[in-house]
Amino acid sequence: MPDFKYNGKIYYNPVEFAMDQIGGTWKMPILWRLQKRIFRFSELRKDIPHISDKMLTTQLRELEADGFIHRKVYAVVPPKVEYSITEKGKRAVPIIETIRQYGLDLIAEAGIAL
Amino acid sequence: MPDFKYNGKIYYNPVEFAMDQIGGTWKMPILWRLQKRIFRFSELRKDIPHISDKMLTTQLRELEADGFIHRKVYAVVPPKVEYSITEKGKRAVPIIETIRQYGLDLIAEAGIAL
DNA sequence: GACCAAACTTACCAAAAAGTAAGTATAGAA
DNA sequence: TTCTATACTTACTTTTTGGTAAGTTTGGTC
Repeated sequence: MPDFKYNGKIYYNPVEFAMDQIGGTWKMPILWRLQKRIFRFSELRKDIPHISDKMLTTQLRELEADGFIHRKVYAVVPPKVEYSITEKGKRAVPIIETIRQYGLDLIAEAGIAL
Repeated sequence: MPDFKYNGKIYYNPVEFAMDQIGGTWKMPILWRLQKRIFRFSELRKDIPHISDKMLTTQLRELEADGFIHRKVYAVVPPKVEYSITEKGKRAVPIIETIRQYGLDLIAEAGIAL
């Protein structure tokens, strides 16, 4: 597996590429929720603890640009915007579930109380 | 899933915890190699493109501290140090494989030439 | 006596990711 | 006329992560 480029950025391996698309602090929590139903911006903000407006906006925009979610704007005031998962986004869900379960295993193994 | 703490750091969900343990640019490439056989420090450095001495050292130390790998020092000059994977480390391998395969799928989907 | 090897350590720097806080637009409600 | 709601945007700062380059140790070799 040689290096490769995408959108001007160099990647060393497929894992790095995957993590660039769905990694970071907020992308999996967002996809995890949109897998279940459509959310409005403010619903996501309420449902995801600690996330700020700015982080929510930027992560939603990146997920949209990479084709994982769809953004639907209603021309009303105050604004209404709905976010839904795409087919590509749905394919990420089993990966997230795998990592999540592994995380739970590690937590149990480390004896962390929840 | 409430927040929880480990080694003074706060985590919001299991995915974040898992990625803190085996994520970052270098940990999976290292585990990926040690899964196959024992490596000396210099062998890893040669085998993993772009990694620097410093990054290799710090990532190996973190993986050791978290129980994923074992470090065996021979009291010779010049130094000889061997790294091997632990049982805990072996349990990470299927996760890495899953992410890797997903990354390959994304790369194909994006039409990236390798 | 200078040099070499392996596996580091140290000091410093740059880039990326994330966080904080404040501001914006606009229609309708009070 | 002031306030409220929603979905942002902007500016700035902090934290985290990663990178570069040089130095260290020590016994043996040339």
